[in-house]
Amino acid sequence: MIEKTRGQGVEILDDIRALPPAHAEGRRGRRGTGKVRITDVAKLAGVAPITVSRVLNAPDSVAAETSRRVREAINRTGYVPNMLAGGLASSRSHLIAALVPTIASPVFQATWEALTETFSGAGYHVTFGQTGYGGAREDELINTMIARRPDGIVLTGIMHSPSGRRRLIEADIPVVETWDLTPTPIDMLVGFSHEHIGEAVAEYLHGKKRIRIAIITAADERARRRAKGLAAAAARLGIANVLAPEVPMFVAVAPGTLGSGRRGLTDLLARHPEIDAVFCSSDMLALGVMIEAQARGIPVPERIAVVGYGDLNFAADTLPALTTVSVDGPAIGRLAARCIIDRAQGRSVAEPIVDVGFSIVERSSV
Amino acid sequence: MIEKTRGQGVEILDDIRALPPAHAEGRRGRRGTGKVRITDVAKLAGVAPITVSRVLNAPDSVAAETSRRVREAINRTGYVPNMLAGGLASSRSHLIAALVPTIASPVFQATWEALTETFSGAGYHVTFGQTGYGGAREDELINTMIARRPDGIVLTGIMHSPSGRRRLIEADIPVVETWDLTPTPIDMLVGFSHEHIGEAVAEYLHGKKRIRIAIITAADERARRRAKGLAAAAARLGIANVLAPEVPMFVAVAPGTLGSGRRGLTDLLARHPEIDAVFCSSDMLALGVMIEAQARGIPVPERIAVVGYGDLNFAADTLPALTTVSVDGPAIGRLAARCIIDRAQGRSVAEPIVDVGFSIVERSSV
DNA sequence: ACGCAAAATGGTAGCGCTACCATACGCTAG
DNA sequence: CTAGCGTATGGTAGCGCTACCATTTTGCGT
Repeated sequence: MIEKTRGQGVEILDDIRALPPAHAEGRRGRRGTGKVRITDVAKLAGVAPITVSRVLNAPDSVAAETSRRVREAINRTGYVPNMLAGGLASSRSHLIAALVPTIASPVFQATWEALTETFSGAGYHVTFGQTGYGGAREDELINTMIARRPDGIVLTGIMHSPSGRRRLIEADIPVVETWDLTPTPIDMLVGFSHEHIGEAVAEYLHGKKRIRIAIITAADERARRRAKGLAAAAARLGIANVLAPEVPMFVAVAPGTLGSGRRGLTDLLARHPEIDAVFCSSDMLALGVMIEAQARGIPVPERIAVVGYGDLNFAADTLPALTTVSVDGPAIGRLAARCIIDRAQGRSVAEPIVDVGFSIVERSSV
Repeated sequence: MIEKTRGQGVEILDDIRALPPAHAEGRRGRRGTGKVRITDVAKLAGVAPITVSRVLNAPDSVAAETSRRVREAINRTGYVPNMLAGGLASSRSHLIAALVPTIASPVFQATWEALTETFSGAGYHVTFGQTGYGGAREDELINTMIARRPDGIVLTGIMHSPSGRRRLIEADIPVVETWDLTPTPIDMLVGFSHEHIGEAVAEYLHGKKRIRIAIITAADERARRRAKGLAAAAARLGIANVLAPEVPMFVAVAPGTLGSGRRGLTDLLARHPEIDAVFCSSDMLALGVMIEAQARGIPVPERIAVVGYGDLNFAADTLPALTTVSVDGPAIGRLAARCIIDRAQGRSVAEPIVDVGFSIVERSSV
């Protein structure tokens, strides 16, 4: 049945068949994949295997005519290099491991896109490992990633676990930590301060005469630190402790959804009806807050101001348009990739710690 | 400077150092990574390298006491296997390549999550390659993926390009096409019919007495086919050609955003003020449509019904709650993974073509 | 006690590629 | 004409691991 299906697939193809590798039949052992190898291409082109390798990896070092013959042989045989073998021999896998909470989070989307794009242009493939928001599988994942001998590792956030740090250092692979800030990274870092964001939002809302700020946050470490920054600044500014000593807070499971935003506002209004502003740990939560406000007939921003985080592609189009914290995600991706590429090419990295900062984009929800 | 940073990193770690590999100094050639190899572990445990290999890859074939000694040696040396070498020797990379339009699309999120999870449980790592919605880089990407000799390839949609099909067949790697249906897949397939979805939505809206259905779609091949299915059924049902022969349509660049949903409704209302229902190619577009309707004071569903696609995690929480087409994404991911795992373990795949179907989730927007 | 199968372990020879050094061949300078 | 250099190409020897088969050890029935 399976063979049948394959057969049908084959028949509708064009009829140019690749040459079968000469060794496929009379190979001594039972090993090997029976596929075209670099020696098959070399034989057909009348050169040594190493010359084929050079055509592929260092084209400038091969004469034009030789290169042409080799390329023709590659096309005729349908040769696809075996990067496992190449990586083993050269100790360069052309692979980059990126550890992320989840690949689907829209907040990181632009960063991973830029990262992938930049690496791709330099001949690297980026492979993602998902740690989950709890970070429980992080240590295990680091091991399976190192097992593939990547040429670089990109982390989301900073690595706290001592065992994880040790493994990364001992693996002797360039590491970039991202989306956070610390004076003592494992190796290199491109990020920004979540505490500063919380403080900046508190100051911004204080300037807008909001005196009772609440927080709706996903149970994510960095989101919590933004909340802490806001609480600290609120206390310093003399707001938030007018009626109670603490900033009202609703914590949802990560990642935050529209629904948890709605539930968050419902919960906060029940407990603290006096709140006049909400800082959300993601734009999706903020959208949920605005929808719940609409359902309750609460005018935004008149009665309650809403601030999001992420500046996602829908933030400008909500009703009212969402005021939010914007981080230059693509810059983080590009810079992180640059760090590793520079290191891989033997150049020294001028700035091993980069703070890309952030900005508050004012729209209509405050 | 870099070294300084590394040094700081090291100092805050716990003080258990891995044993340095004995060969690191007096190695003959300049080759190698200077890291712990399987022979170092074997020597320390007093066994042959192959026994260490077996402890890692076939634990049941090693005596308990031997296994214990080997594991201790692994821990003491900090050994991490080199999967490039292992893959080369065994022709099994434990790598799965998944080709996707973009990793961040929420529509596929649940599918890739289940896929990754299932493969992960079987000892495989899934690596994603992004083709973009145009699919321009697809052929090139297939080559770079095959170069890593994955044990399986998962495609989003069906592979149309003959050259891509040929390469995949010649690579002799198990392939699963997903999220679409064809009687002639390359190898295996887990998906559903987009035409049928369009037809089902037309019939559903017809049953709700809607007689002027419009479409807002992203410029994505499968979304277009849903639109085609709807148009065909609408014509057959005698709707959609009451006033004009064609279904009014707005095409946005992929992926659809909230903003393009708003613009889509604005455009459609200007050109076809009589429309009474909109089928969107994603829930995000549908949310945009509802927000634009709200901005214009158009009641949903009374004046205009809205149907989305994807049943994303916010669909139940919009205002009104969104009626949408739901596909069992996790099932697609699980089944696709199962197909490849079964094949890899020599079992034959009972059903090489699986149609997981779809359903229309009725909420309040129709 | 012995024979024999099953379980446990090891030796050897690659997997397909590239680093390293050697060689061959022009070409210019003296 | 030859030394000396740079460019183009090749031979050899691994990279670190596992398949394959051989060997040793163990267990158990008679």
